Amino acid sequence: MARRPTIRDVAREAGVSTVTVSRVANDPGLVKAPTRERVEAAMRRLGYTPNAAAQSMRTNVSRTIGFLVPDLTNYPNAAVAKAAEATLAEAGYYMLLTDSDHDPAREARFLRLLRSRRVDGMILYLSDEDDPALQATIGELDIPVVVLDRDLPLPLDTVFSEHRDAMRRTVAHLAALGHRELGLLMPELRIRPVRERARAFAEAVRAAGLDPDRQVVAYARPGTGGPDAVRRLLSARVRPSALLIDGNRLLAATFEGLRELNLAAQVTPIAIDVVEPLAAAMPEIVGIARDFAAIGRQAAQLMIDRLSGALTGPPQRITLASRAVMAERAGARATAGASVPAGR
Amino acid sequence: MARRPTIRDVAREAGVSTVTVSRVANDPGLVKAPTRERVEAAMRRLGYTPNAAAQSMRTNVSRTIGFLVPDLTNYPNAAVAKAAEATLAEAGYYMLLTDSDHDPAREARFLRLLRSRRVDGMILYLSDEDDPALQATIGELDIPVVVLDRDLPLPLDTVFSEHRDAMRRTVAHLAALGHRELGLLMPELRIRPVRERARAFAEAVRAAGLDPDRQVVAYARPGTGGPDAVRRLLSARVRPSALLIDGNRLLAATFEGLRELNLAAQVTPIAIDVVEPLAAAMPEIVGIARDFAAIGRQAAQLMIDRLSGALTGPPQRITLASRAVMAERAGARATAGASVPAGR
DNA sequence: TTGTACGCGTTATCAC
DNA sequence: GTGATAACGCGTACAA
Repeated sequence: MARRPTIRDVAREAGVSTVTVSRVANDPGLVKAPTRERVEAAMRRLGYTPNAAAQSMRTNVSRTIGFLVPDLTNYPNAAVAKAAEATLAEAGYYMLLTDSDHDPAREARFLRLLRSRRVDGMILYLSDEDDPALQATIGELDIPVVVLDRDLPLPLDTVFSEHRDAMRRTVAHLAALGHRELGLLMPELRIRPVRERARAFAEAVRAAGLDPDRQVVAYARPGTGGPDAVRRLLSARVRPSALLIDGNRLLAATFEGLRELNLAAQVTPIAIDVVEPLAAAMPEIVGIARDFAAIGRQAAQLMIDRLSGALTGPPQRITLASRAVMAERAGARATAGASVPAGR
Repeated sequence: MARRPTIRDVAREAGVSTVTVSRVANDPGLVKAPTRERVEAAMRRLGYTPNAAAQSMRTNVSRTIGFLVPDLTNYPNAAVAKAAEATLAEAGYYMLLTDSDHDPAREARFLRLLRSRRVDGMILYLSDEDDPALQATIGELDIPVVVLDRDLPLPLDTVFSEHRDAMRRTVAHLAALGHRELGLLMPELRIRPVRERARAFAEAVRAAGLDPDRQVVAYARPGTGGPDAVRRLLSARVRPSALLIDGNRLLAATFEGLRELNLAAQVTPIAIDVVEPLAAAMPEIVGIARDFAAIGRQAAQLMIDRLSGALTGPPQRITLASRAVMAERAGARATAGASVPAGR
């Protein structure tokens, strides 16, 4: 592994000073064409690549944005990250993506790491919005931060999703179809989407005139808690005829549970944030959907605007809508007591 | 945004030299306890974080590994990346993850980017193993590279998946169940897994005594080509009674196509590389499975061993097995002419 | 239009 | 056990 060529090697090779090489790389207009061409040829000949570490040290800018997600294999996370990456790349920024595996300790560690990497900004999907240590760490950051769908007591740019309206419409729709007992299954996480949905569920139940005592809410421990929560929910005092389920994994666990307890015919699953492959495979599964790419683009744009100075002033709080797919489809399928439709 | 504290600020604050501060940060054992504690206190007081750019410039080491995937929202990619990240993190390495969106041009761009970032190594999921420009760029890299499941004419460490055995066993199993016409649907990509599977499919067809002229293979253009390919495949001269489908997306497209053409009862879908949420939701879908986490761990370990010097010498070529889930399950479901099982 | 000189924050080296 | 010094590769005043 020979030493990599530096700006000095190129300068020597082209018979110019390092300054001229630097100009060719950064502001070619400042260099006369013949000189420029000589330098460019030398760069190619030597296989020169600017050393980003040295650039970043000199300019205090890394053109890198850190992006923290709780779980890369969770489709919504990946979709948001992917869209953000594309938007950032267009603007000349790179993304440093890390996976906290839902572990606040790893989360804090990554924040420190990203900080020492001198990223220019961070986009954060936190897995616990109540952790004071984490909040303190975030509060100390002196770079732009964009938070995704979390309520933090900090003045930060945030991209929210609107969860309540779609939840209300879905519950109202189910009630109109004759369902009197509903279930709601969510991950046991201290984060805004879960809280918003729980609140909206309770409100919608009341608004629809359903008996609050006959609605069941269960929380699954992250990781392997799904099947457990499903069993609890399906063996409760009241058995719901329709079940709202948050996320692909819990939906899968629900299917297993329904099979296991032989309740497939009695319970209609309604999906929240269920995503492409599964949704296409099972179109009869309806529920609440979000445009993850739009969320990613919005977060990236906010970051770009902060960094470019196009956006100044107080934190922006942007809210993007959710869709109640079920209501849109006129609810032909999810009639009370109906069996879960078959695979096609 | 005040200037960030540097090692010099800490040194002044603690009344020591910068060298001592550096030692406290990197090799605390070299510094006597009282001094060390004074320095650590100063670090905390000032909120000091080492500047990774400066470190990297001085040491020529970034402790960062670049990881290139074609599509982050594709579960296998995400699962491999996640496992690699976890393994690298344990060894003190960070991962810079980028998404090429199946675009060789973006791929080349990212290679240059990662190179200028002076990553210590790269793990690559390429989207086209025949592109000469890309190969040339990779060949010029003077850092360890681990390639994932691609045949490149370059002497690089590679983690392969074994695709052929599982394919052969699956086809043999289907033939034993009475299927005489099979279909194979894959993405139209110039990559090893697709080629291996096509080859093994042809071999297995012959070995099982099936008529090669009555087997159908279709390739879907990346992106939106799925539904098209499904339609082509299902309207072919010969209609297969079982269909092997590569990946979640094509599986979803196949479900749609079967519904659309009203062929659900006549065609049994068999999944290749179908993944958790969907697999759990539809346990009757069987096929070929891989352990993506093992692939990611293996790639990361190879990288770690190269960088630590534990591994030297010629390129390692490691092959990990695939599982033929269907054969394992004794094929109770996928009998010839059977309808696609319902959602539960 | 091009070049000289310096400093960014860190660590390796050598001296004390 | 601790410190002085130089060097990593680059960008930028300033000078020419």
